[in-house]
Amino acid sequence: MRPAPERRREILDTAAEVFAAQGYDATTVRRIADAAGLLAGSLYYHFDSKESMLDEILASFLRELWGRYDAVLAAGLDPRQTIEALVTESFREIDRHRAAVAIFQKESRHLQELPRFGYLADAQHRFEEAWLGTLERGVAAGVFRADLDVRLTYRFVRDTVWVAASWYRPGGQHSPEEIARQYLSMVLEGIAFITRT
Amino acid sequence: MRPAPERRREILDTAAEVFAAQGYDATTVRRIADAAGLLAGSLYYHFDSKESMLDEILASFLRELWGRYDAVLAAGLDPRQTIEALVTESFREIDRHRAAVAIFQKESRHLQELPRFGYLADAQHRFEEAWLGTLERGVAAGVFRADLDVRLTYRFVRDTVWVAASWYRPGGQHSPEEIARQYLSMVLEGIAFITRT
Amino acid sequence: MRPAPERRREILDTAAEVFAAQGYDATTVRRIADAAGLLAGSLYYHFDSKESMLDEILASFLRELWGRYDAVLAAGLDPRQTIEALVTESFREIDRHRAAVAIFQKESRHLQELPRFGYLADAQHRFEEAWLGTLERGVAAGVFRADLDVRLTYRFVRDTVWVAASWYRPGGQHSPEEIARQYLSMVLEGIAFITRT
Amino acid sequence: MRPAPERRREILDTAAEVFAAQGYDATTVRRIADAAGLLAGSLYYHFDSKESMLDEILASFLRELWGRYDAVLAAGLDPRQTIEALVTESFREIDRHRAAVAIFQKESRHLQELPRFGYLADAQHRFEEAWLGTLERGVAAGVFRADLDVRLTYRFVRDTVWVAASWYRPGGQHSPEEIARQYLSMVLEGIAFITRT
DNA sequence: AATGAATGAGGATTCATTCAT
DNA sequence: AATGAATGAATCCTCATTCAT
Repeated sequence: MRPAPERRREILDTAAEVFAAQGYDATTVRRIADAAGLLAGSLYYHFDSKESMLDEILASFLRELWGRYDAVLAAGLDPRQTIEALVTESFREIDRHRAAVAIFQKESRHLQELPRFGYLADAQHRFEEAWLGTLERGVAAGVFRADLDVRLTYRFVRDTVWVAASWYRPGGQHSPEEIARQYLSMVLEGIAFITRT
Repeated sequence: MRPAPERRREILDTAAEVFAAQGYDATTVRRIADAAGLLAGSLYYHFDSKESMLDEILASFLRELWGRYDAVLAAGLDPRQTIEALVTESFREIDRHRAAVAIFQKESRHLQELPRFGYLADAQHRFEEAWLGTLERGVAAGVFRADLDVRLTYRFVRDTVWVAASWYRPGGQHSPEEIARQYLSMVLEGIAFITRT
Repeated sequence: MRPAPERRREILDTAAEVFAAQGYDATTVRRIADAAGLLAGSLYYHFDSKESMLDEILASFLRELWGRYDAVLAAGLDPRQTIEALVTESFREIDRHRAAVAIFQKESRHLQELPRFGYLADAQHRFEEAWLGTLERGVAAGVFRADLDVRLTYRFVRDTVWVAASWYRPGGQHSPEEIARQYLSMVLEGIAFITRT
Repeated sequence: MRPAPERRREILDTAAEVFAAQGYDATTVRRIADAAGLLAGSLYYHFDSKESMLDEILASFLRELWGRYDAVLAAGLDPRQTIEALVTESFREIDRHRAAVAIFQKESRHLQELPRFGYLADAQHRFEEAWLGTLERGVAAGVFRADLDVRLTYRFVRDTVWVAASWYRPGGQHSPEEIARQYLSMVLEGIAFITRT
């Protein structure tokens, strides 16, 4: 009588994959249905609308992500450790929900206009708070460079991480932790070869 | 009395702006027409289709960009100077054609499937050649770190630059050259504060 | 200041050719304009509308045709001679205005619904009068077979003639008179070989 | 509960009727939908496009027709019997699928240009083979007149038969077989009254 | 006479969604 | 849970027509 939650998840994962590949607007419910092995109309037994599928994908991704982020932020780490932990958690999240991250990345900006997706704007603000705050504390503590525009730095770090969702494939040759390590090394120390004493 | 091409450009710039803001698929021709001050049907006096507007926007952006890139690559600079010049030209391009860059960034992946937009895939390959090649030469020459995955570095630098199109606003407080300088500084030397001797 | 009548004719002939080839509805004014060597909008200097081009083509064809038919019908010929003359005049008309005849043939039926083209229905009635009347007189006079349904015979003869417009090409190997002769021979004597005494 | 194909056929028959009455190009899908009792958009649940409706109408008509023709041609009849049988089958086909025949007659010529309707040209060639071949054998056998241009005769017979679709109404006073008999009598023996010994 | 740019109505088609079964 | 048929609104696009130049 009640919809099986596993089927929901299955369909939702399929939908996320298709949304990520084609873009939300370019995706028809029929394509999702085809990929999930049922007819378009049948999707409506499980979901209210195409939009609510998207909503569920994004909301559950953010819920999980903030779970991790909040744990990091509450751990009392120093700024550099915090940045390292946030980056690592981000790559783990990309590993777990690549499609959702890609959708978030691509569609966030224009979805924010819709009341239903107002929480995407909130998420952006919380991101900014978390990352920018950490960077500022780091600059104050002398562990991050003071000669750079912090906002620019913030965007740099943020984009650096999330854009990876557009090319990352789970099960590739690097684990998320390894990718995180390399990214962090680049971001923190730069790619130029320098003799350090 | 006035030469026609100006109107074309006008409309095309408008279209690019709307595509960048809403996404290509989510943009209706009516919206473009509204923004350009004519009726939807009238667009078809100037253009064959919505798709051919997109085509023209992307193709002319890439044409211009490659003009700049080729000049840089032909200038006989060393690897580090080449990277610096490429990044600077990229930010200048973002400054000139922010919308086109944003569209390229967002829609490239799924447009490549369409035969008409096959040249987008070609462009990716040429990018890779130019950037990756330069990085490899730099590693060989000892100016870039050898302990990083070069492909990862390539994606890092490339994405880091282009994603800027999604938040950059021309006429902001930093000139494209200033942004390029800060970006390069971050990418090359890292954001961590380090005592260098 | 006043439109040159020759240009009108030129355009009208072009239009007739295109209408005949593609069908009236499937023909765009742009195609006519292309074929006539001007821009679509410029047609409206010469004509009120696409429909009025069609009107002029059909009306002038019928005007000319009835001139010939009336002459035949007034000539006091016997039924067989009348049929022969009508057929011959018809093929001459096809020779002169193939396109107009083809259009008349193809579009007549559904154009009749439009008030403006009511005269097409009138023409059909006058045709019927002329041909059917002649056939009936011929049957009464014993020169045409009495064992056939006269209406069927009428349609047979009428169609036989006009359908030729769909394949006839002026300047082919047979003159219109020669084609008329052969058609008449078929219609009157049949295609079966029979020993007549 | 009811098998779907019936609805398809229903709609297709309606469409054929409208196409025949108004011409393919002049027919809007809305008119078909109105006549079939659903909304325009709903047609696309059953058919890909307006064009594919036309395609299906014409293709299935030709399929059936060639079934009958092939049976006749394989029956080993003499030329005169063959012509008689082909004509009779043609009128039966007109009786069964008047609309399809009328469409074929009216639209065939310009549809042939489209790749999708290339089979219409093929059909013309097979017609020519069948009819013209039979006539030539008849001339050689001395049962058809040798003093007429055979190609002209072919067109004469062919058109004479098919044009009937434009005025024929099923359920009229003559059965298709009766019409065939009269037509054959006219075509074979002519309409002129002649004393035969 | 003709052009170039535009209009506006209408056309085919798509697609999210509904609902009886 | 899912299907099959349909809805209706919206979308891209076409095209006859207009009109200032």
